[in-house]
Amino acid sequence: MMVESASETIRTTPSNQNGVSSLTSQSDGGGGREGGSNGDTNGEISPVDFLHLQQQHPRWARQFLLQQASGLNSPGNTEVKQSPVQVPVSMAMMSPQMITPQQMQQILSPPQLQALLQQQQALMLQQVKCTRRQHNLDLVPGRLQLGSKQLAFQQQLIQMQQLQQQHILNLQRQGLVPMQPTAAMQSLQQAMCPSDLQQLWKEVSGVPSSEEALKQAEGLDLSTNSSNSTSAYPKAASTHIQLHNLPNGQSHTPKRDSHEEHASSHPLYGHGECKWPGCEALCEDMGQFIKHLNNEHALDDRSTAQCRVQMQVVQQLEIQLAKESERLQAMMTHLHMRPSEPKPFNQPLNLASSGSLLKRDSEVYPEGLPHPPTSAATPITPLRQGPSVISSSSLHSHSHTHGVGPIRRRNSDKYCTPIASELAQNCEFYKNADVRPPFTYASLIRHAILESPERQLTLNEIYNWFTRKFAYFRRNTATWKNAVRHNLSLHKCFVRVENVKGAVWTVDEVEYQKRRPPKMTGSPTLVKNMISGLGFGSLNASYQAALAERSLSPLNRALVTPPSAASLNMLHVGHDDVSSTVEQVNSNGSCSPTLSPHQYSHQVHVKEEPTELEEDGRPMSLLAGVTHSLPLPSDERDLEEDLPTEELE
DNA sequence: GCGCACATAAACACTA
DNA sequence: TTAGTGTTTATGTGCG
Repeated sequence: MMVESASETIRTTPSNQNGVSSLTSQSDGGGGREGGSNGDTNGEISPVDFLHLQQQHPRWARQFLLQQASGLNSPGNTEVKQSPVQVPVSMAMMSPQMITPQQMQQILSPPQLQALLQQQQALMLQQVKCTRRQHNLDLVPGRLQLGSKQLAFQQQLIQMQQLQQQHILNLQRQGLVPMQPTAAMQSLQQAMCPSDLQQLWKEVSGVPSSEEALKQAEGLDLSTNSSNSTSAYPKAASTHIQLHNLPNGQSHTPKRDSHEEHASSHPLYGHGECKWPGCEALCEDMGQFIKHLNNEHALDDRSTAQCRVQMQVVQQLEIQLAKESERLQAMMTHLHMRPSEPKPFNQPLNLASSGSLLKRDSEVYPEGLPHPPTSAATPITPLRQGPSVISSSSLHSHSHTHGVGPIRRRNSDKYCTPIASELAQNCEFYKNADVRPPFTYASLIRHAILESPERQLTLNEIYNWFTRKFAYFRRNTATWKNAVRHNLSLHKCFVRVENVKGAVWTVDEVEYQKRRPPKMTGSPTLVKNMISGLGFGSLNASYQAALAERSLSPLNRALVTPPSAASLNMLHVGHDDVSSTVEQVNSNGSCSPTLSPHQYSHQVHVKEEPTELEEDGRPMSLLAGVTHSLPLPSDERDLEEDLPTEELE
């Protein structure tokens, strides 16, 4: 089919046999570090030794983990060294089925969280000792290490969880993840290249010798412990879940408690499908799912490896998050430290003091913090939908009309930056964040078509463009695809052309221009709006619509002084995906798109309509001219998109 | 209240 | 038969 599910689920059958050895080294290191840090291994096994031995005896390792986990919950093993920061025992011992990491974050202070995690680690290490005693295993170092790999894995999971939680806490403090920290991570998860994830899962799904190796594994035959395992397994899994919280806050381990597993939805179960990475088994109900979970995703090498990969995913996300945070910081610094920038035009972007949209914004973002897309084209749309603009979950939870389906949001689609600019500047953002692009389907389709080398696309190519460019369109495919088809058929500006290899869609620029409301430029109201604070949120729908889909008009440019150097510079940045056209800035600084609009409509003969076009309101030019603080018009591709050269005068 | 633009949903036909 | 494609209609929303 297509890439539509790329960001949602990595669907790979666990069949290939690629090893995951390359993935283990990292976790090993983490595990060893964690184990040592607790200083709780006195006289026991060093984490490093664990690792070696575990590689030699994976089966033992598994069993070891089972025992370890089972003992973890036993009452006799609560003797844990207290961390410097005391954590309520009830909290520390609370299973994740009872409280989610996010809830923990809310309940506990960061130091407490830290302490709690340390306690868990210490608990685990304590279990190593206990398990040894229980089984009276005269373990040579080599054997003792068998479980260490998974132990290290678990410990690294803890570490990862710590990092995630700390990072989320930081984000919360910054107001970036105000309501749903997990959503931010989920969004970031999408940020990871689907192919990377796919590859990772491919590598893992066929963990070498997952079952075969177990059968062939020599050494300890722990089959006698199978009964133990049977009873211990749930505990093991239960313990495991504590250590395996995904960045989005979900837990990756089945809840064995029948009460819980039936009482509430399972994080690994949704829409009748098993959400275990690489698995999309259909399960009619929770019971069936639990059964499936027990059968297919038991604590074995494969599952462990998959967890390990998930951990890699998390790490990647951490890296990505760090990068994005750094970028955000730089952007914030840029926006807030700039001296003597024209307030009236800068303020409204994110800190506007009026307008309903602003109010919404302030509800989402703390004052002073820019919204994810930091151009003037900062999407307004998502802000209406939920607390977090980059939150896919929130977006979904809020973006339903009639209980289902995306929210209707006509006005929010309107926005002041032309599509090319917005896409150019926030290409990565839209690619990764589950944010609906603030443009109409028609404009997006047009953009997709015009961006193509041949200025024509098949329907499927349009689909692909949507999914490639926007994380948002990697879900709810039926809805937006239907909308795309609907728009293609509905709007005259989209011309279907029978090609050798099928039908392709082209853009009739004339029709596209025709469909727009005329006479916007020069409107006193508009100018007033623009000048009086650039109130994006206060602009009425028509203006916003016009702003969103029109580009700079000559008249508007005439209203504006020559664009600042900064804004002019912006004209040439961020055209990674809209590079098919090039804008030229003439010597006096005015933007003069020298490219013929035929570039955008070569397939269809375009009849120039200077009158109509020159009347278009192009407030962005105004913005471009006066707001040198805003990373605005890199755009101006729309400028030429919508603006035939000859209309300059 | 009306018209417009838009989004969404759905039915239907056609075709590979 | 099915999925994809394309058309059309209906409905709701937000705005001027």
